[in-house]
Amino acid sequence: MSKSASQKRPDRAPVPVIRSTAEFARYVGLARTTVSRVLNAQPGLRPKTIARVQQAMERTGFTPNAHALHLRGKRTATIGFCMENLLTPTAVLKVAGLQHRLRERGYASLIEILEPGGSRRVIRHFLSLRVDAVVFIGHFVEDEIALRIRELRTNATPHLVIDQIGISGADTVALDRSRGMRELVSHLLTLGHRTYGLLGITGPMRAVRDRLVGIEAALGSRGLTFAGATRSLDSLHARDNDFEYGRALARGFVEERDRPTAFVALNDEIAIGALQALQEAGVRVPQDVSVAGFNNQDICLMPTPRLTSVDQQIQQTVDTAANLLLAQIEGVASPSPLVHMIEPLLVARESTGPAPSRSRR
Amino acid sequence: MSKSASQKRPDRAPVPVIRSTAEFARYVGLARTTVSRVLNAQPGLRPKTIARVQQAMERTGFTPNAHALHLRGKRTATIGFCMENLLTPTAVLKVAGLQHRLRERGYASLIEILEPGGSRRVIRHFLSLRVDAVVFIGHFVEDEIALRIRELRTNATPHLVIDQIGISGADTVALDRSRGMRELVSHLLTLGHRTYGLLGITGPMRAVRDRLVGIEAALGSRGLTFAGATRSLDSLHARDNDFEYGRALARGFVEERDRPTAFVALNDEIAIGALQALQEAGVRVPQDVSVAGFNNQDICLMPTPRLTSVDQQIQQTVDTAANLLLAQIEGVASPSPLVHMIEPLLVARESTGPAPSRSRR
DNA sequence: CTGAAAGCGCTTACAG
DNA sequence: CTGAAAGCGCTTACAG
Repeated sequence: MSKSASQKRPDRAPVPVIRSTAEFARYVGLARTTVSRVLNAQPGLRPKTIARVQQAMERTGFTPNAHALHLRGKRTATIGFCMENLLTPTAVLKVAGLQHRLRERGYASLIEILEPGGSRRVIRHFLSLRVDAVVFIGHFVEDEIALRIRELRTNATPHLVIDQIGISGADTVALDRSRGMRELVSHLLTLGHRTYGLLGITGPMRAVRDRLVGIEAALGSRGLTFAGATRSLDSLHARDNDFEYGRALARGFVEERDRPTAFVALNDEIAIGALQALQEAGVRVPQDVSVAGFNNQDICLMPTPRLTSVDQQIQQTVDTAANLLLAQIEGVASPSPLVHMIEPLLVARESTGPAPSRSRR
Repeated sequence: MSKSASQKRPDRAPVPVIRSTAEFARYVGLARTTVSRVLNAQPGLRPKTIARVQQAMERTGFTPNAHALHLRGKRTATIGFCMENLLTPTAVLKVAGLQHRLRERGYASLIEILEPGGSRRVIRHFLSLRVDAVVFIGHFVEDEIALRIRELRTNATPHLVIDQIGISGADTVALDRSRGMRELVSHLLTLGHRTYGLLGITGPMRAVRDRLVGIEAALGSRGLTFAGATRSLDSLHARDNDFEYGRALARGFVEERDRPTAFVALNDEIAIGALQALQEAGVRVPQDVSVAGFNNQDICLMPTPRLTSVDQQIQQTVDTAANLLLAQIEGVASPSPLVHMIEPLLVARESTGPAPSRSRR
């Protein structure tokens, strides 16, 4: 294949594919040592020699083998990312942001998706490549990741967990979801809402449990109980497409007497689906009911009314993560692992408003 | 740092951080050769010896240095991805899909964002790491990428361009945007629309020009001219957030006499923004005007009415790309570069309907 | 500037 | 099973 590629430009002498400094030195007609000194910009070389080497580099496209350098101990300046998936927009924003910050410092990024049961292989691969650090972004099987963290510690390889709280022994950066829910529900309580429909906030995951804790705390501060003030129909519907899931959940509530006056969703997609279904059923938002999402993605601006949501403060997450990681890599990390909670920001828009007067009750 | 990590588990003997087979062999009390044979699952070893090595691997977390293997000629099984950004959902779907296909075949992924002027550094880094192939996804500065392709060819490194047509000398997979627009406009012509508002379809980029060609072809087949049947207000508004951009563009058209009856947008976000602004101004969709997007992202299902759009057929793009890439890597590639056009799929939904009767004219 | 040598971590072929 | 050796591609210290 290389031959056919060079044959395409018969206007020049054929350029050989060069794969080592030895070959390259022979090609330029210099000693390997000299070539190496030019490549590493060492002093005491004649400008003419430097130019000769550079021109040959240009012509042949020769690049020194990084593996030989890393064997000699040069650090790889590579970070391994373990992602839950690349389909969650907020997770992608986090890798993208972190990658950007690390790239400024000269680091490259290896990105792998971690399937359940597949983390061992991925981490061993990262370790065999001698990455400078490993970052986990997303929510994984807790026991499995805990084992991986142990391995990374045994290997003295810096590591960081983003999003998932509860992995012991690892520096962690995570959104304070409990606090986010508490602030959102407090906002709705202040608007007079006393009954809440929960949309998709179900399951045993820590990230869900934290939210329920936040909701309960907000309700409790006004003398309401979680059981008395909230309702959920999650188990009645399959969660496939979040938008359709939100529609289905909301439709379940529409016909109910004693319909909640406020709906709080797991994420923005579910909230927007619910909002649409409510509007289609003739329920006015926010006059009849209020609807709120979570994550504050761009799509919050799409519906009319625009969606109230809880912002993840991704930039702050990224900055915190980058600083922790660089501190670890540069060896100035704090001795014991720390959990850094990011404070979410409530963004109130037109989809939440005063509770309707209680004519129904 | 390694010390503090192992001190945390005083219940076991401290585990040293082992970085080479030599150290490891000393630790297990075997010869380097023997350890190596166990690691490579060679025959003729006593089960007891194998167990001894494996237990020590488990305990120490030792992983052979991949750089030493690659120095000896083992291929890296790594693909370098050059992305325009990680903020375009369709581009992320493509990397994610391609990564998945390649991972099944044992390849890891290095992902870099290419900033204008920064491609040389990134490609040299990929080459120095001896990646098995390089993939470009997105739209880049044409001359710059053309130079990079030349370098990759000189280096005999397989490479593939996804999305951007017109880079000579490279296998290319791209959506046939011209055809997509032709089909969309034909659909609208059949519905009786004779005047078109173009939303954000401006600029010198090939991807835009192709669309205009497609629009013109569709119009021409019904005896209409591009100049006569289309209007654009793009230059009057800054494109910041696509959703707001769409709103602004649509508002500009609302007050016009001779308002177009159909609107065709650069992407789904702009179309949805436009749709909202039209509805807020009391224009009914699709009774008064039709609106169509491009890309057929999930958000097309969010507005009421749901958005007609042109699907990128991402799965097909990914499959084609994976096959081309693997063929190149395995050396069975066709001798000359090929451009593979992916046929888009028109997805008609409720946002497009029959043109209103021409009472206004 | 050249040239020979050492060593990074690994596998492999060879003699014991 | 052990042990010594060669070689992958590189840099560096050294003598010329």
